[in-house]
This record gives sequence, C-alpha cells and structure tokens, in this order.
Amino acid sequence: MAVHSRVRKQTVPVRKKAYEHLKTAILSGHLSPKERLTEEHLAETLGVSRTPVREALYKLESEGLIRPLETRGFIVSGDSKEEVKELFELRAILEGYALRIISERITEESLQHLNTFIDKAQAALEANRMGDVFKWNTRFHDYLHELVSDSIRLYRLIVDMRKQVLRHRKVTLQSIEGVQRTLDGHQKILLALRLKDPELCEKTMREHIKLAKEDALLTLLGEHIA
Amino acid sequence: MAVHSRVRKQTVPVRKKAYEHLKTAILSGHLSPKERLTEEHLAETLGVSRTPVREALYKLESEGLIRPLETRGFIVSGDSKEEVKELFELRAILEGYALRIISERITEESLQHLNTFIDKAQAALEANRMGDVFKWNTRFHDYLHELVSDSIRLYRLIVDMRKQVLRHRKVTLQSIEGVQRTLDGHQKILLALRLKDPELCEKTMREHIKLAKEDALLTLLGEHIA
DNA sequence: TATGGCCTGATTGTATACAATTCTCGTGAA
DNA sequence: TTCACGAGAATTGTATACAATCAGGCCATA
Repeated sequence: MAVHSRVRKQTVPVRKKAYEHLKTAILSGHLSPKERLTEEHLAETLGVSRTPVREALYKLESEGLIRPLETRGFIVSGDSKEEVKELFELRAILEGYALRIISERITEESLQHLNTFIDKAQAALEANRMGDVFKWNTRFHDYLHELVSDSIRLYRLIVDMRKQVLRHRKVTLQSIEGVQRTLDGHQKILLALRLKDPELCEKTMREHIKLAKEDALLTLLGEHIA
Repeated sequence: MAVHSRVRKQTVPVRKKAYEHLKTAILSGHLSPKERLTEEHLAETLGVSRTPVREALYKLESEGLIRPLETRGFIVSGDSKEEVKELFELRAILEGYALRIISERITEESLQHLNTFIDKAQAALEANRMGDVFKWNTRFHDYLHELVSDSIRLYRLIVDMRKQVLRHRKVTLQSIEGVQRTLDGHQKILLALRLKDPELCEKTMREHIKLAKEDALLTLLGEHIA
C-alpha cells in the first residue's frame, strides 16, 4: 500500500529546468535587461531543443519577468524605478489584505512560530550572520503566506510578486540599519496580529512594505550612480 | 515614409486563435467544468496541430481558467462558491486601489466620458435594451481600467480578473434591480472621483464590487438549485 | 478470490523539419 | 550621397515524428 502511493514526478521535465534556469539567471541579475533572448540561441546554450525553451519563455512572459520585443525575441524586463515602485505598491496592497484575513483566524501556535522567526533573526543580526538574518526573515514572510494558501489566487499573486522582488531585497539587507528596521517591522506586524485588529494589521503591513520599497529604491539609485 | 510604417501582425497566430476559442468556450460556459481536455482531442477538433493547442492550454492555466489534472490533461476550473468569492474580493482590493490612484490624476474630460457612459446605460435600461446596458456598463469599467494602464502589472491583474468574472456578471444583469443597483454604484463612483477623495474612492469601489459579489453568489446558488 | 506482473492504447514531452516572416546588408539607380 | 530593392540570413510559427510515461485491463499464479 504505502509503497506504491505517491511516487510521481521522478522525471523533471526539461521545460521546467529551462524555466528555472532562466528565472534564476534573471533574478540573480546574471542576465541583463539589455540582452535579447532568442529561442534558438537559448536552446543551444541549454543543450535542449526549442520546444521546452519556448514554453519556458512564455511562462516567464506571463509572470512579467520578460517581455516580447516589438520585433522578435524577448528581453528581460528592466527594473526601472517606476516598475519597482509599482511592484512594491502591489505587494503592499495584497499583503496588507492578506494580513487582514490572517488576523481573523490566526492561532496561538502560529503566533509562537512567528515570534521564533523574529528572535532567530535578531540573534543572527547581533552575531553578524547576515545570511541567517536573511533566511529567518524569509521564513517569517513565507510562513505568513502559508496562512493564506487556501486563498489560491491571492496566494499565487503574493508569491509571484515576492519572487520578483527578491533581487532588490538581497541588496537591501546589506545595510545594517535596513535590517534592523525590517526586524522592527516584523515585531509590529506580530503585535498587530496579537491584538487581532484587522484594520491595524492591514495598515502595519502596508507601512512595512512601504519601507522596503524605499530601501529598494535607494539601492536602485545607488546602482545607477555606481 | 508613412507607407511602410507599422503594418505588422497581419497574420493572426493559430495559437492565439486556439486560445481565444477555448477561452470563449470556457467563459460562455460552453465547456463544462467536468470535461477533460487533452491536447490531441482539442487539436483535432480545432483542426490544428498539438503545438499551438498546448501553448494555448499553458496560457489558460497561467490565468487560472483551467487546471492540470493530477493524472493527465486539464480540466476547466470550477466556479465553486469559494472561488467566486475570492475572485470578487481580489477585484475589490485591486480596483479599489486603482480608483484611488485614478482620483489623484483624473481630468475633467475623463469625468465627462464616464458620465456619458452612465447616462447611456441609464437610457438603455429605461428603454429595456439590456444588451446596451451591459455594453455601456462594460465601457464604464474598461474606461476606468484604461486610466491605470500605465501601471502595467496592476492593469494586467485587473483585466485578467475582470475577464474571469464576466460569466457571472452576464447572468447578474438579468435582474432589473441588480442592474439599477449597478448603475447607482457607478454614480457613486463618479461622485467620489469628482470629489477627488482617494479614501472615499477606494471605499466606494470596494462596496460596489461587494454588491456585485453578492449578486454573483445569488446567481450561483440559483443555478445549483435549478 | 486476491495479488502482482505485463501488455496495450492513450497521452504527453521533446526533438526536428519545414514554411513563413522579418532583418540585414550590399548593390545599383537616381 | 541616398534611397529602393532584393538575396540571403536569422528567427519564429506550426506540423510531425518518435520516445517516455501512465491508466487500465487481462491473465497467470498463489
């Protein structure tokens, strides 16, 4: 019984690999927003045929990571100031709403978990282990997201946006003050949840993400200067 | 000069035709949420090869109109009560936010346009031309959406959601009171815009869509009984 | 009768072939 | 020089071929 149960998906489709590969390359900035992407060339690079590549490209397009060139091929979506702003503003709206929902149903156990994540991040910060800080902060948000995973559309939207924002976030966390501010924000979120105040939750989350937005924009500006 | 300028896209890709065809079939309810969709069969039906069909299917999946079956093939996403609720709640959030943005930049000319749409819809209603009512109400929303079309992501999300909601809306509009309520809602939205009050705009739009949600849920319930 | 293995048809995943379209660039005419 | 034009390269769109995978049934065996 237990043996044959769920042993599917042992073969990872090439299309998925191509997709992951490209996405990583884009999010890590390894693929610049100025390069033109053509099916043939990518296929050759990845050592596969055009079919899976083209499917990966369409998926990336639907996620807004690349956009079709007027002529042919695709180009990595630039992170212009305007686009980054919009991304964060949408996140603020969606995650604010999500936190409102969460506040209406969160359990004591979940609150404990969230608290743990904050503590670990704080400890890591004091020990100057920035990688760990990043890890626990990510856990904090991921855990929140899980709590709305039954609202499928909302969940998908949030996860999508968050992925696209990560490239900025990584840089943001390099500034100590930024990190501490993030942690303070998480504390406030936790407090709002404890109070079970939907209005306050939505407001707090919006402010938290607004701060992240400003950090990201500063970073972006810095890169332009550098 | 002018002759050779922009004369592209004279050939509509088969993939796009397949996509439109399937989407129409789904949204019109012509394709029931219980039918299994396989590439081969669809390709045969549409008289094309599997390649464009499969690309259309993936696109529909990314939009949430169909979902992959655990085994093979796809199935039309059912409109369970929960899903419809979520759809409308997301719309309320996103369009509420959009109206807030709009209120900060709308021109007198745009206000006039919106006013015209409402008047035409009202006139159509009084003449009992329901098709026209539907048309002008759609124009009203489309026009609003256009006003945020420079916020690309927001715009895309809103348009996507709205498309998926249309199948419920059409039924909603069959009830006279529902139609009048919709028109009243549009009036309120217009008023909030005239006052240029972002807070009020967001609130008004949320309430407008909340009403639409309740109508849609009633309709859904009715169908289950019938 | 129940269990497990194996075959077969159905379906998908990937590669490849070919046609259609667009781009590039050089050549010749004005 | 400048422009129009066409040949050939580059790229995409669609069809098709073939391999891999899976569902479901059939049969042998315990």
